[in-house]
Amino acid sequence: MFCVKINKKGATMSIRLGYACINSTLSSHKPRVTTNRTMIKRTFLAKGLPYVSELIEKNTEDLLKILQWNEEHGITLFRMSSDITPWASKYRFEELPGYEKILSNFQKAGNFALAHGHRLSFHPGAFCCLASPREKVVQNAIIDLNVHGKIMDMLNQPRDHNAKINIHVGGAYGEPTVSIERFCKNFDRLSEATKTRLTLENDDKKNMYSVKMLYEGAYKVLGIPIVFDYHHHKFCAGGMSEHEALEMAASTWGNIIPNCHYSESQCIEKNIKCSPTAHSDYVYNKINDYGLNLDVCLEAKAKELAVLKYREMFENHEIALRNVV
DNA sequence: ATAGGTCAAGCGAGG
DNA sequence: CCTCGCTTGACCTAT
Repeated sequence: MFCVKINKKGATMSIRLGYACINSTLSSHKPRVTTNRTMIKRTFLAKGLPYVSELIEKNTEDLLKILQWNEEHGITLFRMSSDITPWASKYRFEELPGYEKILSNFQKAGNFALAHGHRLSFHPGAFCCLASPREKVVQNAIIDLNVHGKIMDMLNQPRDHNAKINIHVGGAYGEPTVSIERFCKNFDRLSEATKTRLTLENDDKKNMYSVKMLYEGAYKVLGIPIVFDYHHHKFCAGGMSEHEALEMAASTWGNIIPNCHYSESQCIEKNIKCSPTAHSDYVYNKINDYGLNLDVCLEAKAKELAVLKYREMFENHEIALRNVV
C-alpha cells in the first residue's frame, strides 16, 4: 500500500529524512552546542560522578537545542548520540548529583519531540555484541542496551519501534546461524524498555548478516524489525536485489513506519583510495523508496547539511516541477 | 590557543 | 601482525 505524507507546505513526500548524532552547525557555535561531551577513562576515574553529571546536564540541555533547530528546519527524524551519557554502563543515573536536573532535561527534550512529531532513535556501539560466545561480552552488551532503554523511558518515548534502539547482531564467528540463535536467547535477558524498542540492521560484510538472514533468524523468532541499510546491502546482499531486501525489511515493521539508513561511499565522492564502506560527506543520488513510506537516516559526515543539500537537489526541485505542472 | 597523540568496549576485512 | 571502520571526533597535555 502506498502512503503519502503531507508536509507543512502541502507537498507530497514519501521519505522523511533525518541525520545522526551531531549538528555540525550548532557544534561550531561558541559556546558549542553538542550532546557529545565525554571523557577518557583516566578522567572518569579521577573526577568521578560529579563531573559525569556536569557533562550530562550540558549534553541533555543541548539535546533540546538540537531538536529545536531541527524543528525550525523541518527535520523531524534524529538519531541521538550514545555519548550523551558518558560511561553510563558504570553507574545508575539516580546516583548522579544532578539526577533531578538531568531527568527534567530528558523529559523536556522528549516531550518537545512528542509535541512536534519528531522520531528519536539510538544506535548503540559496535562493541555491543549480544551474539558473543563470551558471557562477559554479552553481559556488557545487556547493560549498555538497557541504559539506552532507560534513557528512552526518561525521554517519555513510546515503548515500541517508533523509538528504536538499533544494533547489529554483532558477530557471526564463522557460524552465523548458531550465532543468531545465541542472539535470540540473549534477547530475552534484556529489560522490557529495551526489548520493545530493539531493531536489527543488515551488515556490510559478506560473511555477516544480510536482510534475509535477519528475517529468518531473528524476525521470524522474535518479531524484531529490520532496519534496511542501502549501503550495507551492496556488500552483503544475501542473493536479493535492493528492492527485494527493502520490501522484506519493510514488511517487518507492522503499523510503524520502517526506518532505513542511507549513505554513499567516500572513495567515490573524493576519488581517493579508502575503505569502500567509509561514508561520504554528502549524498548525491536520489534515494529509491520503491513506493514505500520510509523514514531514512542519512549517514553522511556533513550531517544536517547533507539533509538540507539533498532537499535542495531533489525535493525542492520536485516541488518546483509540480508547481509548474 | 592550537597541535598532535590518544582514546572503554568487539568483530571482521584487508594489508 | 597491524590498522581501519563502525553510532561519533572529542579529550588531554604540551607548547
